[in-house]
Amino acid sequence: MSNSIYTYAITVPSTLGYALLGLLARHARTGYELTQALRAPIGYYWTASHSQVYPELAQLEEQKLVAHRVIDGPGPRDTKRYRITPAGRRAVAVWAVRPPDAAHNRDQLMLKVYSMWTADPVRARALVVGQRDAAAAMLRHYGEIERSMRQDHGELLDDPTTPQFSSYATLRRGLGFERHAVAWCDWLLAALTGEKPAPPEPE
Amino acid sequence: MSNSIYTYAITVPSTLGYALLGLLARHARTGYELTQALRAPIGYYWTASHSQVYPELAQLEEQKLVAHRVIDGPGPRDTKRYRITPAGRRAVAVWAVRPPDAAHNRDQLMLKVYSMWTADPVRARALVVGQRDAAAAMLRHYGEIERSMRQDHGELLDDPTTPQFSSYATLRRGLGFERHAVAWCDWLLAALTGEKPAPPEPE
DNA sequence: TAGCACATGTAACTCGTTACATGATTTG
DNA sequence: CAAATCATGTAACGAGTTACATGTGCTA
Repeated sequence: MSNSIYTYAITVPSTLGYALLGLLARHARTGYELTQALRAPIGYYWTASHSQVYPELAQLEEQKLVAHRVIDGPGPRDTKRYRITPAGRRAVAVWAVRPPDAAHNRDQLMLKVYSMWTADPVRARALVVGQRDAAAAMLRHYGEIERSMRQDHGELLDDPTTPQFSSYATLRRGLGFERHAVAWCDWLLAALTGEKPAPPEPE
Repeated sequence: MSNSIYTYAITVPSTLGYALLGLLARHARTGYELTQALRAPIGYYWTASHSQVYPELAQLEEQKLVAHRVIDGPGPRDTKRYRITPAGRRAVAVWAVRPPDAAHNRDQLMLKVYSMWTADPVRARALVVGQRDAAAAMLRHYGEIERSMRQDHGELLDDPTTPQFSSYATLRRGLGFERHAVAWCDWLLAALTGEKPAPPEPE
C-alpha cells in the first residue's frame, strides 16, 4: 500500500494541545473541566470551545501524551478523566521554553482607532469611555485575584518551580496590561476632548 | 426558485474588509500596496496576506464600498487602483466607533509562562531574556517612528480629525505596550533568578 | 416542571496561512 | 543573468466558532 517510509506524517500538538497539556500537568481533568479552564484562567490569553477540546484530546491520546479512564456517566456518553503521561509532561516542558511563533497581536480596537478620525467625535468619545471602563473593571478583577492568591498561597508565589508562581506571573502581566490600557484611554479621551497643554494661539 | 424574501443574505464586510476601507479612506491604493500596509503600520495590530486581500477587495467592490480603475500592467494581469466610495466611507466611520467584538487576546507567551514551572530553569531564563530583547527592540523602533512623526507632522497630531492623529494614537498604545512588556520581563527575570527582597530564613 | 450544570460528541462554516502559478521591470 | 520588487490571482489546509444533537441529575 505504501510506496514511501514517510507515509505516516509525524504530528505535533497544536497550541491548543499544549494548553491542554499545561492544564493536565497540574492535575487530571475531564474534557468539560478543561473547557471551563479555557474560559478562566487560561481564557484571559487563550480560548477554545468544547467542540475543539474533545477532538484535540483524542489526538493527544493517539500521540500517547495523555490517557483517560472512564469514571461514570451522567449523560448518554461516558465521562472520561484525562491525565498527562510522562511523555506528555516532557513535551510541555520543552514547548514552554521554545520561543513563541512571531505573534500577530490582533487588536480590533487599534484598527478602529486607526480610522477614528473619519467618525463622529461624540460616538468616538463614547467608545473610548466604554473601553476604559471595561479595562478598569478587568484591572479590579485581577486585583481581587491577586489578593486571594497572596492569601491562599504566598510563599509559593516566590518559587518558580511551583504552578502557583506561573499563574502569578501571567496575572502580573494582565495587571500591567490593563493598567496601561486605562492610562492610554485616559490620554486618548483628553486628546479627543481637546485638552492641549497651554495652546499658544487662542480661538 | 425562491421561497423567501430572505434568499439574498445581506453581507457586511469582515474585520479585514474594514481594515482595507480604513486604509483606502486615507488614499487610493492597489491590492499590493494594501498588502504592504498590512505588514506595517497596520501589521502591528492586524495582519493579512495578499491571498486574503484580493478576494476581500472583490467582495467590497460587490458591496459598492470600493471601486477600481485599471492603471497599467507590469505582469500578466491588470494593475488595479482601488478608491473608497462615499458609501464605503460611511461604513468605516460607523464601524470605527462601534464597540469591538469581545477580544480574546491570544498570547502564546502567556500560555508558555503558565507551564514554565515544569521546564528547565536555564532555558526558561533564556526564553524570557529573548522576549525582553525583542520587546526592547520594538520599543526603540516605535520611538524612532514617534520622532519622525513629530518632525513631519506635529500640529496635526493634536487634531483628532486628522489621520495623523489616529496613527499617533495607535503608536502611543504600542509604546506603552512594549514598555510594560519590558518591565514585566525584567520582573520575571529577577523572580526566576531568585532575588527575594530580604528572605527571613537563610538556607 | 423548567432551567441549569454536567458531560460528550459531530457538522458546517469562516478566517487565515502556505503553497501554487504567472510574468514584467529594475537592480546588483 | 540572477534576484528582488511589482502585481494579481487560486487551491489546499488548519484553526476556530456556531449550531446541531443527546441525555442525566439537581435546584428554584
